[in-house]
Amino acid sequence: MRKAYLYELGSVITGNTPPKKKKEYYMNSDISFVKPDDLPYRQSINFLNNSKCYISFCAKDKARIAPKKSILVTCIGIIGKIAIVNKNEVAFNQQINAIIPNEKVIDHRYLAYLLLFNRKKLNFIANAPIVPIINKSDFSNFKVKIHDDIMSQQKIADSLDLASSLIEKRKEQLEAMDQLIQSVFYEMFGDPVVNDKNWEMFNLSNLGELGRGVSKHRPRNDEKLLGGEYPLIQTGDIANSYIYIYDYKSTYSKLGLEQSKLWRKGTLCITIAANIAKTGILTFNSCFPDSVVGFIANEKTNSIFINVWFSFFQEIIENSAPESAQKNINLKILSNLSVIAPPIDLQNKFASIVEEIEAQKKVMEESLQEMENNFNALMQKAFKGELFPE
DNA sequence: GCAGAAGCTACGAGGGATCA
DNA sequence: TGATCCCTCGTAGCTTCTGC
Repeated sequence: MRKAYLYELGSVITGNTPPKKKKEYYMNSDISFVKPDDLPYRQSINFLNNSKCYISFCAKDKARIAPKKSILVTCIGIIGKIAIVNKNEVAFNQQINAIIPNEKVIDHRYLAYLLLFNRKKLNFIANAPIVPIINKSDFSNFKVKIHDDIMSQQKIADSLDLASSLIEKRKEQLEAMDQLIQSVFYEMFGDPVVNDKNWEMFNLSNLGELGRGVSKHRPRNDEKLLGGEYPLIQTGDIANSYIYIYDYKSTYSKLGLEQSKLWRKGTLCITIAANIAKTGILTFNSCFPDSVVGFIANEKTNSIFINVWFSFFQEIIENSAPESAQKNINLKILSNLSVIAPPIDLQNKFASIVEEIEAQKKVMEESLQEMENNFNALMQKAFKGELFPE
């Protein structure tokens, strides 16, 4: 193995944004215009085909173009998102640097994995007080250790491709399971928006107990309140959950608990500020602030059923929320929501299907984590020269 | 081409109005 | 008078713009 600078492995180009004044640049969907959002962050180098922005051919001379097999690397903001260009050409913005590999020296897939492996080092050199930045010169002079012969590089890239494709498949399966829950709901209860199966309807407040989270003390983030043994969830924890909330980032002390309220495991949490009508079910006893409402189902319904019901209405509720600096809904709006109430046996049957799917998802998520760990271990071996020693 | 400024978004906290 | 509600504000982190 030998050390090499990136500029020795290919041409480095920085990105730009063609001026918006020339609106015609953006009117035709000729060339994908890639932004950092379009690049994957986890253990993947797969370029997302569906970038949301395009420019027309007439902007080509004003844009920076990376041809097929180029490697894109984010160099401002989130550093080290990496992807291989899988189209004939793409344009990319100034937060991204591209390297067009010299295929006589380096295999493009090998280079992409090598940069992924060196993500931590890239982040280290992007040390800046406000926004992390790697400029063109630092990027070009980034030193990496590479295998000398292309054959070894290709063998390593093949092995990592295989491991990476398994990870991608697992992610697709996880996404499919989320869709499956909605499909089962449709199958069993019809379209909840139009209620095409004519189920009896109730206001949400008639289907259980609704109550707002409590955070009486001011300031709310007083250090005395935090750091104890009582879980405290915020709207972000709920927005990031799907059916169940398994995690929390903050805790209340005894003093914190005294000025709040501990909600029981199984409570459905509904966000009412900033994130609107995002839901999740507590898997532990927890406190939450007054930007969250708790719902405890009565004998007419089931929390899991209500949780999935909200997934169909979240966007509708959010769009109807009065907006000032921040969107808000209140208890009254939630209480008056009209909810279908099929027979409880049917709802319970649905809930057990969802629980089964969730259990499978949990197993799959653990296996995904294990796959990612194995992938990292494989990269370590590969780029230390232990996988295919020369 | 670079890097600082400005803008945007997500999230949480502050605090006045209202209610019981 | 304390609790609750909800509108407004502040902050962090990131993205986009723009002037040099």
